[in-house]
Amino acid sequence: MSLSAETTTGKPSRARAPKLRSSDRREMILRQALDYFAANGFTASTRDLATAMGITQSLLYRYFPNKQALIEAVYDEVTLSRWNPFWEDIIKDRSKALGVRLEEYYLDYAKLVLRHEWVRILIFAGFEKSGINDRLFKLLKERIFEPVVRECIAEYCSDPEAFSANENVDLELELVWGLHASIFYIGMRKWVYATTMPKDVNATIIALVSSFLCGMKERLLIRSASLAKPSARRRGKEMK
Amino acid sequence: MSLSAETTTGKPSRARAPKLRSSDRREMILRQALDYFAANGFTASTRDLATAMGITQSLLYRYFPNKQALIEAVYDEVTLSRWNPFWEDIIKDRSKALGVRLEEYYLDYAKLVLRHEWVRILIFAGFEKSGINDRLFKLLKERIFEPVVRECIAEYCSDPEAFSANENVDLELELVWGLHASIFYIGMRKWVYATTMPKDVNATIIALVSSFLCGMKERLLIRSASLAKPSARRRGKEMK
DNA sequence: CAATTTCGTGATCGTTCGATCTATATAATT
DNA sequence: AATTATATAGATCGAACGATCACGAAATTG
Repeated sequence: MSLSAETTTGKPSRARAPKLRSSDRREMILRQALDYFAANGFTASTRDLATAMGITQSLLYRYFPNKQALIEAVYDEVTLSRWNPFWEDIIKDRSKALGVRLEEYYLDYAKLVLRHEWVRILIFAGFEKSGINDRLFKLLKERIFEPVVRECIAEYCSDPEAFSANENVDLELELVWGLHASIFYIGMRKWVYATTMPKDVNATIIALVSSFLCGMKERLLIRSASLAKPSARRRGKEMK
Repeated sequence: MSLSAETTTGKPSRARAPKLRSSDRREMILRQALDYFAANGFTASTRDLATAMGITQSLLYRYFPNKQALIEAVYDEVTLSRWNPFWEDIIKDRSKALGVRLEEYYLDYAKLVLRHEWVRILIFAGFEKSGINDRLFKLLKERIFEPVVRECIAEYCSDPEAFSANENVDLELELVWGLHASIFYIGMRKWVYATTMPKDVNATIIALVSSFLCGMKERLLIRSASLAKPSARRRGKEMK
């Protein structure tokens, strides 16, 4: 009848948390804090967080010096451990058609975006501390966006080397930003706005990639052609 | 020598706020709260908010019953008063080329997105209260996205009526979501992530619209063609 | 089994928060 | 100039917050 969780005074009391090895407890706190912060924002209280994971609030401070340190550990966990280092290889693998490679990458990236922690933690972090996402965006730009532009140039330009050497690709990079945004925004519809989602996410991604390639091809063909004609170089170089 | 703002005790005191008509004060609070919440989030304290606008905290509660009411008033101010009812007309105006219309609309929408209140307040609101953006997204879908799809069909399909009547346009709608996302994300880069921006925003918008139309044209031409051939109807209808 | 170390709890401190209340200053009206 | 109405300030309340500490429970060790 009597629960071990109740003291002799009869006050309802939570069951004592089992004793874990220090490293295990830390990992458990980190994992659960990730879910909790993703769901409730970094402004959620440490008391509610501790209650949700069945420990006392003071225990948090044995493993993290303060709340901010816990938040930063959560952020690192999300951005570092969920980044797939093989994405770059997928994009660069010219044994497959460019469209297939991009579909493969973006379908995989979409999986990340459809989990609440990626979208929400990233945005929470951006709001809390501007600049915290700098490293992630550097990674995105160098490992994804710029390789995608290079592959598109290799695919659609008659003289890729000459094009890369002479032409400014700012706007091509922006088209890739746009594709990235289109995928990420699917996650935002779900995890920020709680509004309608595509009926078929995979089909949507494929359509977005296909549309992106169509636009990129058109741009690069035109620019590439004007590059080939020296008389039109000036216009080609400044084409927007 | 003595400032009227100092009491006889000599304690430094802020200048007393001038007495305003009730409606003026309310409007002033609303406008300044909008800026302050956009910059600091809805979790910012009412004390800091009041200090920033040069009044005492208790004065806020004469004009708004509680903090939540103030937040909702700010949200309504952002979403209702910044929506341009003529956007729909721009999109539907077939006296101009479709590309021109879309450029005009998205260049204007981008102005909104480049102001911090639109991007930040919308996202803050989504985090605070899921469903609060429902009305706005309904507006976006009915007044922008669906009209854009209709105009694209009218532009690129050989038999627009037959196409609209028989074909499912979910994925075409998703391409428009994608274009919207690409523009909105420019604002996110600035106001959420504080990361790099396009060197030339207008040129980027124009490139995004052009790329979108290219992809949409390709899709609709293919689907429209298969619609014309009854033997290929089934494949055309389920094309993704 | 006893000593020691490690882990978890409950009480509590100082601060900050949203919200309320009373008193005073100022503008509008007579 | 007297009166009335109301806009504003300042003090304060109870709750919730992050953080700290001494103590007790449970492993670990010899």
